[in-house]
Amino acid sequence: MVRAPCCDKVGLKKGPWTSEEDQILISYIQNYGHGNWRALPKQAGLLRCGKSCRLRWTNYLRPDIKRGNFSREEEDTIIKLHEMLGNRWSAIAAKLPGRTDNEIKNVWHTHLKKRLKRNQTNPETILQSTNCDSNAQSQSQSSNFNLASHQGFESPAYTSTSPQPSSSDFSSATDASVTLNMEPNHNYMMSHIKAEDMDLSGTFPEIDDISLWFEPPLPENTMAPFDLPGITDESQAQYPPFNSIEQVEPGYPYGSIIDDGMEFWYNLFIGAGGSPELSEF
DNA sequence: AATCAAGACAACCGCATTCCT
DNA sequence: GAGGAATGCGGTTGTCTTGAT
Repeated sequence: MVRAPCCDKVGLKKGPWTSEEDQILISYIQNYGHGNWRALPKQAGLLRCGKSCRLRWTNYLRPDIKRGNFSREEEDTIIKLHEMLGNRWSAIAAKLPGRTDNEIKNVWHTHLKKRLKRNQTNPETILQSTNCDSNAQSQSQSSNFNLASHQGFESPAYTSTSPQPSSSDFSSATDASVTLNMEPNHNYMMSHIKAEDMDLSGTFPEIDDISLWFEPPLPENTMAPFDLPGITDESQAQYPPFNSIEQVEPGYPYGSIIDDGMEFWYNLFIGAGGSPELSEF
């Protein structure tokens, strides 16, 4: 099948938008909406392709966009979400009201990657201000956790649509969202999990309600009495000595493991009836 | 003051997915 | 169900700004 070009590019303008173009686009959308992006520029009198108009609107002109620098809390939220979701910028943006996927992606590449790298190379500098920092440390360090070499871990199982990652992929955490699935014999397998499969809607705190993620760590290897819906006592007994488990959403708890003094978090997939089960994503 | 490099961010491109007929 | 259009998404690039020399 031959893909038609997204728009007739002959005579269409590219590059930065002018304030005049912005005004035209804003006033048109305010008056008529944006039902059809492809037809919009022609009807609005813009020499742009619909795709460009949509991007300009969604990333810059939308009235609900929050401009300005990211707060420390927002940055920590992005780090945490990236840990869980990988490079699913739109999913991350959905949890940060007023921020766009493009903006978050840029912040990640320009600020947060460096911050994590800095934290990894100089861990003493991390625990200076808040619990957020301490959590960011554990999150960033968990990116370098070598699961394959960890006792009891087997090689990751990937779907046919998921590219087999190189060893560096485990340390880059660019697609770090993994599920730690349990078998009764304590062989653990990871598999990729798609954000949409997790149905994360409404599961994350607002920016000002972030304490869930940044509680102080529990004492090392304390097996708490996990009172989690969907997990039976029997299945709990099959778990490794998680430091703690937190229920973000029914059926999708997160467990932390203390390893060599560092804390690592994993998604725990719980099957029907409360039994851990292997699954292909 | 001029030049260069690096950083930051807006915008583009192409593929994937969804929608519609 | 097939084909094509529309839209969404993530990676990448281009451009502008800022700081160092």
